[in-house]
Amino acid sequence: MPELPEVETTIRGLAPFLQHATIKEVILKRKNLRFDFEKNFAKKLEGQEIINISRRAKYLLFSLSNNDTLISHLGMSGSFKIIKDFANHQAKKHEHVIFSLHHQEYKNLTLIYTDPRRFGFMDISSDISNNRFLAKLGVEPLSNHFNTAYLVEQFKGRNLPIKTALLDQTIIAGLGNIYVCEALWQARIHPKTPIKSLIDKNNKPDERLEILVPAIISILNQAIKAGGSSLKDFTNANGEQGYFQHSFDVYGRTNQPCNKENCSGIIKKITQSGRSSFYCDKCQNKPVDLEL
DNA sequence: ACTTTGACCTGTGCGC
DNA sequence: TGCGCACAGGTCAAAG
Repeated sequence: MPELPEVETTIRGLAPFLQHATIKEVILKRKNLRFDFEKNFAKKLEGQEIINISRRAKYLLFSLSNNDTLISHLGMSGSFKIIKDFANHQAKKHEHVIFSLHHQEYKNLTLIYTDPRRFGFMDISSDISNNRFLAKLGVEPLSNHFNTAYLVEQFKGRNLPIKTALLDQTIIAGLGNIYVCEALWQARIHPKTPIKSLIDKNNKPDERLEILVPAIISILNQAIKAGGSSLKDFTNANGEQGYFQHSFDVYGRTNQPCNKENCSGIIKKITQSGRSSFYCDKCQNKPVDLEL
């Protein structure tokens, strides 16, 4: 479910409750999510103060007072919620991890991790730069390391459809299916376009790549902004985190008209490397020399 | 080394 | 209404 903006929104929502809270007890309702929890998972966390929480790609990072980091990925369906009155909390299905916290201002808080599909996972690392999940991630799209020169560097000598390349977390860390579809639509690039056709012989980026980079940045920033405004109730009774339902320009809009001004195209849906791609059959130029 | 495919799970919504 | 099937916003590991 969550892509970079949803994870960023989660971090911002949790931060006021978790920063400087102490983990009193961790209860695992099952032995695994996507992977088994490591031995002594709960013990390693109990007694630690959460110094800071931050995001890397789609991972949440909880920095602890002993310099360990609790790393959490939400998979497709994971979410966190904060409960202020756990005594009266009705346990729901798929609540897999319960963190009992003490917070100076809010006193007793409970952080609950819910994940129906259990594609999420958690890991504790003493050295995040060498962590198996984090070490090979590519650039943050909202950092200034992300630019067309970087993409050229990454793309040259390889051949993938642009859609696949943008989903590759070792190239750009944090993009997911929705925002990739949206960004390609904005830049008018067909999702099947081979990346080598976006770079010329002299390693000069095609002008569509020059459009794509700012498109990605602005889409992510808009989504974070929208998420922030839907975040008011992080601790409400249902505790549900309420991922904002944007209206997207292409994602999920099969057979509907293209939203680009003066475009009479229709949104099509295709499958690429097992995932759905949505694109406008008119304004997202069909790659030359490619059977579609 | 690069690219593709399969696997991991449950819930939901659609057609019949 | 019930059933079966396709599909869902992710990523790792194994196979090509």
